[in-house]
Amino acid sequence: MAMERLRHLGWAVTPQRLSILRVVADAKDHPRAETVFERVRREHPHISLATVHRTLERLAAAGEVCKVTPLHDSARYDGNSAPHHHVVCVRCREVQDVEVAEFDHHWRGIEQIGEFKVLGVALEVRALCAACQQKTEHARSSRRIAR
Amino acid sequence: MAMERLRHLGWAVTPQRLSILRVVADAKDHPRAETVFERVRREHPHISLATVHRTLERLAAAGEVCKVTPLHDSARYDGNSAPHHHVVCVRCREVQDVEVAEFDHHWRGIEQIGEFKVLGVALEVRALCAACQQKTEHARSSRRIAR
DNA sequence: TCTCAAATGATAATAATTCGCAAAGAGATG
DNA sequence: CATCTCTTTGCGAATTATTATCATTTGAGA
Repeated sequence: MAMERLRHLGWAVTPQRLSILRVVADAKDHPRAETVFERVRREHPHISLATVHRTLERLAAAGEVCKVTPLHDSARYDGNSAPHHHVVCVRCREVQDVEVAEFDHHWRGIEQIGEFKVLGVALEVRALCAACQQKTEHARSSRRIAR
Repeated sequence: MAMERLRHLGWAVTPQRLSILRVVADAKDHPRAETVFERVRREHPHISLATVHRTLERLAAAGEVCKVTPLHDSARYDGNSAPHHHVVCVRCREVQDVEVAEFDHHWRGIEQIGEFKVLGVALEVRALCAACQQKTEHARSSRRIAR
C-alpha cells in the first residue's frame, strides 16, 4: 500500500518513506512531526528528524496526508486523506476528526473561486472539549472579566 | 472605534493597542505580526515586537481579529471579524477573503459537536492563484513526473 | 493626586522547522 | 550485475517565529 502510493507519486521508494507513511496511516492521534519521528525511529533508529519533516511536508503538499494547524504550536498530520474535517480544542489543542457530509456535498463540484483553482478545503472548528469547558467554568467564576 | 473595542473587552486603553487595532482593521493584506509591527512603528517608533505579538494573540483569543494559518510559515491576522473565510494559495501563500453564505447559514445554530462546544469555524480553501497556476504548468511540462 | 495592577520594551530563551552539504541509496540502462 | 546519475538521507548548524523574563512605565479608579 505505502509502496504503491510512493510509486504513484513518482517518488523513490525508500525504507524511511515507507515507514513514515505507515506510521501516519496507522496513527489515530494526529501526531506532530516529532511524534512521527519517535515512532518511525523504532524501526529506523538512524532516521533523522529532518527527514520526517521533509517527508511529511512533501506528502501534505501532494495531498497524501492532511496537515492540521491548530492555532499556535506545531503542525499536526493526519494520514486520513479521505474528506473529513477537524475540531480542535482551543485550550488543550486536542484534535478530533469530524464528518460534515452536507458540507462536503456543498463543495463537491466547486473548482474555482475567483482566480483561485480549488485544491481542497480544510475546515477547522474552534471549540472547547468537555474537560476544558469545566476548567474554564472554574476560572471564569473566580475572575472579574470573562474572555 | 478602536477605543470602544478595547473598553468593551475590559482592557486598558493604551496608544500601542489603539494603533495595532487600527493597523489591523485597515489592512487588506492579512499581515503577519512582523508586518503589523512595521506599520505600527511609524506611529510608535519605540513599540516592541513582543507587544505586537502579545496583543494580536490576545485579540485573536478574544475573537476580535481572525488568525489565519496558511499551511507553513507564520500566522496571519485579519481585522475583519465578520463571518468570512479564506482561500490560500498553497504555492505563494497569498490569502484572500471569501464569503460562503450557504456555509455560514448551515453552521448557524450548531453549538455542539460530540463533547466539543463550538466557538467558531475557520474554513481554509487550499488553492492555486492564477499566477501560480501558470508557473506550475510550466514546471509540469518540463519534468517527467508531475507532483 | 495616589496607588497598584496591568502593560510595555528590551533582550534572552525556546521551539519548530529548514538549510547546506557530504555520503549513501534508488532506479534506469547496457 | 556493474555502472552511472539523480534523489534522498543524516547530521549539525542556522533561521524563524514566538514566548518568557523582568525591570520600568503607565492607565484608570479611589
